[in-house]
Amino acid sequence: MTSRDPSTIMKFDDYKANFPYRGKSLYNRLFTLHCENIKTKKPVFAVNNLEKIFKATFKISSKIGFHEMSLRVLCRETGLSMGGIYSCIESKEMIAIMIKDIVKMVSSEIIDNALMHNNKFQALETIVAQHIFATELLQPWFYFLYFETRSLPPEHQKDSKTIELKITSTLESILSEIDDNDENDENKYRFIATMTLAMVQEHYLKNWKYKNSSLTIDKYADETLKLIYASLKN
Amino acid sequence: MTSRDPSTIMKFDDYKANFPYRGKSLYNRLFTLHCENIKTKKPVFAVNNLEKIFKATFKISSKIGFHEMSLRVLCRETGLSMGGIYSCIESKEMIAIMIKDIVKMVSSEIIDNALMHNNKFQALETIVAQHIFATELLQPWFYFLYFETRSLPPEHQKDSKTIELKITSTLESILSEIDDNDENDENKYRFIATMTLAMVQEHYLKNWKYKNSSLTIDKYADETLKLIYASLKN
DNA sequence: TATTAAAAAGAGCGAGCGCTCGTTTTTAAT
DNA sequence: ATTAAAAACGAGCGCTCGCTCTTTTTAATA
Repeated sequence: MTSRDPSTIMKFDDYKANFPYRGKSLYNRLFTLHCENIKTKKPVFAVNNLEKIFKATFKISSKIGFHEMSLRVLCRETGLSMGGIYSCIESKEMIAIMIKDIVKMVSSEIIDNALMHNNKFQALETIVAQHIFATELLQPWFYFLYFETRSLPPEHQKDSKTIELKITSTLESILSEIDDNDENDENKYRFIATMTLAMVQEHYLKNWKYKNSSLTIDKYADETLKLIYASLKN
Repeated sequence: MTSRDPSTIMKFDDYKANFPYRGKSLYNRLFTLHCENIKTKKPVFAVNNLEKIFKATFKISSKIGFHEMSLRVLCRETGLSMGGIYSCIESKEMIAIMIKDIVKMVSSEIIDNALMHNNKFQALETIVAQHIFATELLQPWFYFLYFETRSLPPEHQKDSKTIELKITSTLESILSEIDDNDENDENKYRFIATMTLAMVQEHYLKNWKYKNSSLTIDKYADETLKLIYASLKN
């Protein structure tokens, strides 16, 4: 391990400022992706209702699970009628698939961002920090996918698992390129890559721990990176 | 950090040999705990059917979730009839509560085992290693509780969260007693304790990664402990 | 203001749910 | 072999589910 310049690491606020999946534009993108299967034709109506539907879905299913969430309860929470909901979505199942697709897009972009760096230290810090930042900004989406992957149709389940696999294998190869400690081997890199993802997931799966904590998100990213470097040193 | 004797750490096979929650005796214990609410009076019948019911529950609900598992499918998988199942359990919900109770008992025992050691290094290694070993031996039980806590009635949900809290707070206090690095503070111990639990959970939540891996369970426990010590050193 | 196309509404459908209970089968002591 | 108690059975109950479809409301344009 030759050098690491901690000043180059991106801060949460910088990432947030340029994050394209926020507010109405996120639901706009969702509408554009699925407009063929959405009966509501005017974007302004569809986008508004999609926002209501997804926010309510996250609220209800984070407490009791997606399958236990009935569409009648979803009607009450969104303020829409059954027909109103069904003119904006294809089926209940499709809500889960749409969430998976957003998570997949965001995750792929993070990997691409990391691999753009020639400096592998920057690549490592990009993939770790941006992953933590993105899962914070889209916490309900990542949380949902983690717990509801099992209720997706098989081909989409596979898709969901591939996301995770791509991140750990990218991490693994970056680690092996960075490290010059002869004691470490492939298994060690795989172990650290796996633990890194586990730490990122810890943050978005149990985010109630961190909501009012003195451990800021920037600090969390930094501590995670420190743990990775400490672990490489043995 | 003064001294650490790695020879004192317990091995998986030793733990397994004395583990009291295995095979028929586990279901016997379950019957004893709940016999008041079980219509089947003769232990030999009840214990046999409980084993079938729980094994089938783990098999089905690990794939599709507990709520999505219908009792008709459970009948097919167990080979029992609806009536046969309902003479051994109170309700579908009670299956989940019984699983939580077992996990609670085992977790409490591990904490007690750890706190029995005056040597705090041994306490740390006991709580980490035994936790990893127990979650391996009862993997379906711990996995189930992690994913299905949300479908428990509120008071039992609380119970489930308390288990996790007790483990991390015990870990935290052990770490603070071990460590003599002035740079570390309470927040650091909390962070490491949290990450330790995340690593234990990684192992039983994604155990398909490790089933046919060269990373044995003893090695996993050892690597986890090494990561903790590396992290304390900064 | 009248027209009309889109959006919202919500009663109703068939399917499948957890669970019960009257009946049949098995068990084991005599 | 008899018998009574226990265990196993499974059709059927009341209910809720995801989803559809006809009707009503909304709002932009002529």
